[in-house]
Amino acid sequence: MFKALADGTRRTILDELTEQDGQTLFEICARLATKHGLASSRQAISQHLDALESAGLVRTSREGRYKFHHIDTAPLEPIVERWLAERPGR
Amino acid sequence: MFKALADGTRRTILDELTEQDGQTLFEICARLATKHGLASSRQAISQHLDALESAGLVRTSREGRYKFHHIDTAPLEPIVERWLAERPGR
DNA sequence: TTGACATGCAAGTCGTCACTTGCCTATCGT
DNA sequence: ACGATAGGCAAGTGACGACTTGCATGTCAA
Repeated sequence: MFKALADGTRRTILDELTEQDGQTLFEICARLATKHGLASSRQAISQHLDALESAGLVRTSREGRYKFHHIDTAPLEPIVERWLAERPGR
Repeated sequence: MFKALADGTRRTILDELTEQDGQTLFEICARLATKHGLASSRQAISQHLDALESAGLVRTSREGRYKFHHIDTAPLEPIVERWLAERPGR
């Protein structure tokens, strides 16, 4: 999961899904290109989405030929807690 | 910074520094080997510490021939916030 | 001052990762 | 049915990352 976050393009994808959840692969490609200036290929984005899904950060739902991608921030929550648990004031 | 967290050994180092802050390189080496079962060389740990320091997660202080490593969790805090900022109830 | 201790530097190796390339499957509209 | 759209699979390439190896620097105790 930390490895999934290690790539800047994947973090931008999470940004994009935070702004508008449930996008398809092509929608994400288009918005990354226009809004974020990233010129990544469809296959590259697809592989990034696979990585994010394997990490549990993205869940997918199929409807016909469309596959919608939803962000899931649950795996992120233990991150900060992990290294601040034994410190006072938390 | 996310790349610094992508490595499991580095995350274990942060765990160790959370448990006992201000350790030297050799102390970290010893405790990783005994408590966490990691058989990493001194040089490997040293390079991991460099990576963590570059990421701002570790700060160092020198005293004579000893170099103490202190964890700094400040860079971790924006992580979760980044992708939950615009969602309700947060 | 000399040897042991704690750390630093740099080149090289090997595996992994991001990306491409090429082709394939599936679904929808007409 | 046929073309167009949305997505999937897999091999190959180039670069980066983790680790090793070997030596060098700096510090302290005796």
